[in-house]
Amino acid sequence: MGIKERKEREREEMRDLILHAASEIIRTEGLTKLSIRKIALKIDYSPAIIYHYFRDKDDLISEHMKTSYQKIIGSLASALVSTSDPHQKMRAMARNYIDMALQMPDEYMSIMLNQSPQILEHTSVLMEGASSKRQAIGLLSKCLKETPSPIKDDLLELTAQAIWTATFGLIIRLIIEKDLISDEQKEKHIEHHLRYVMDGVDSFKQ
Amino acid sequence: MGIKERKEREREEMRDLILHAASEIIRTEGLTKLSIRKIALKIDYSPAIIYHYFRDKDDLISEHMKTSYQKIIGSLASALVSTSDPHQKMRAMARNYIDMALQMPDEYMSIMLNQSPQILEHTSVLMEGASSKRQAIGLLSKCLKETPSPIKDDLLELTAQAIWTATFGLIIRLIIEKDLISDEQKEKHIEHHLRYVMDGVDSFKQ
DNA sequence: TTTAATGGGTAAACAGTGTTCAATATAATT
DNA sequence: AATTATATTGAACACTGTTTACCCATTAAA
Repeated sequence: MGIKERKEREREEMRDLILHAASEIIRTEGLTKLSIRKIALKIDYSPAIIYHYFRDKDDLISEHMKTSYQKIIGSLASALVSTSDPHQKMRAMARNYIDMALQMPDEYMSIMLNQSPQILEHTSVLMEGASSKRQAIGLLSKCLKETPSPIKDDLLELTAQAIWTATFGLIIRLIIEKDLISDEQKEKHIEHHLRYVMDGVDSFKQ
Repeated sequence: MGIKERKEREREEMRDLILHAASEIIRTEGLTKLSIRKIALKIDYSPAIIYHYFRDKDDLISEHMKTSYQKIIGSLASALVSTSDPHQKMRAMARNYIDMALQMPDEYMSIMLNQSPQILEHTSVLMEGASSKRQAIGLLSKCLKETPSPIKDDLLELTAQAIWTATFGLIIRLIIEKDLISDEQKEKHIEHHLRYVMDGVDSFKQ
């Protein structure tokens, strides 16, 4: 049955068409200016059709954010091969992550501050039990474990989470206050943060 | 001229009436559910009247946030008298601040994630030069200076800022993921964070 | 005391939003 | 060729923030 497959493919193409138009609007005008009618106008369809491919606007946005999120997570994995020293590896991971987030501030904010269960499923950090989806915490925990003087086992995940939330806080402030601070200051903050947070690990050595 | 004063007083009362209604709606239904028409309905006036007292909805929200912000900052100052030990003082400050933020999650998010210059003037943290308005960083720096083995002077403000952004990150995640984590877990995260961030100070002793 | 002006308050409208639904056109199946 | 399924639409609903012209009561000036 090739027809069913074609139909499915066409359906997927239509979803992509909608998502791509949405992505374009978000990129150029920002998430707040995104509207169903604007998407419809851009793809020369009636607004109603979008509801045949997405449950509602939130569903559409969720779908868009999922792909953006993978870009950010990718920046973590790429740092894993940079060096063999676990401490330096962690530093490189955090550094890559920060840089990537600052390169796509709108998307980062939208994703990481999103409260919808669909997105939280991927972005939650504090939740217990290492879900396979929470890649960031998983990678961080792994690095922490490889550290020469390792963290106590029961504090491993908790510490990874603390490092993550601390870094998250810095990133959000850097984005929000980006017009108030110079590049030089920004660099100072990042470097100090990395040193402060990464070296703070020592206080939990066994 | 008592008439002018009375007029001004009445005007202020009307502003308060509107702000109070708005506050009530935000508290019970959340910021997203706040609408001009809903405020008008609550105070038995027509929606248009609100535009005689506030430029637009953003102006109204800004005004509300200003007072909410003072509540949060107040929670810092109240911790200053709790103990004489600088380290414990800092801990108490952070703890008070976190609890206060979690008691008004919507307000905290709205204020601290706000990008409008009007509000950033009060909430900016990373900006250089200790503006008298950035009370949080000022108080933190002061505590850090009193620490038995003090931080190097040139790193004082930078460290206060790092502690602040780290705490900020934890709070935002706790708010966003509040439906995913139990109170017990929440407590664990806060306690670990305080220990991790506050004791990390040691690595910068002179 | 009459007149003019100030300003609080309102109804109605505008332009926009997300969403639903009955109707229609198109394609697939029988 | 008739029937079924599905893609698509226009129109409507119930909202939103905001503006406009107008009414009316109170104050200031004549």
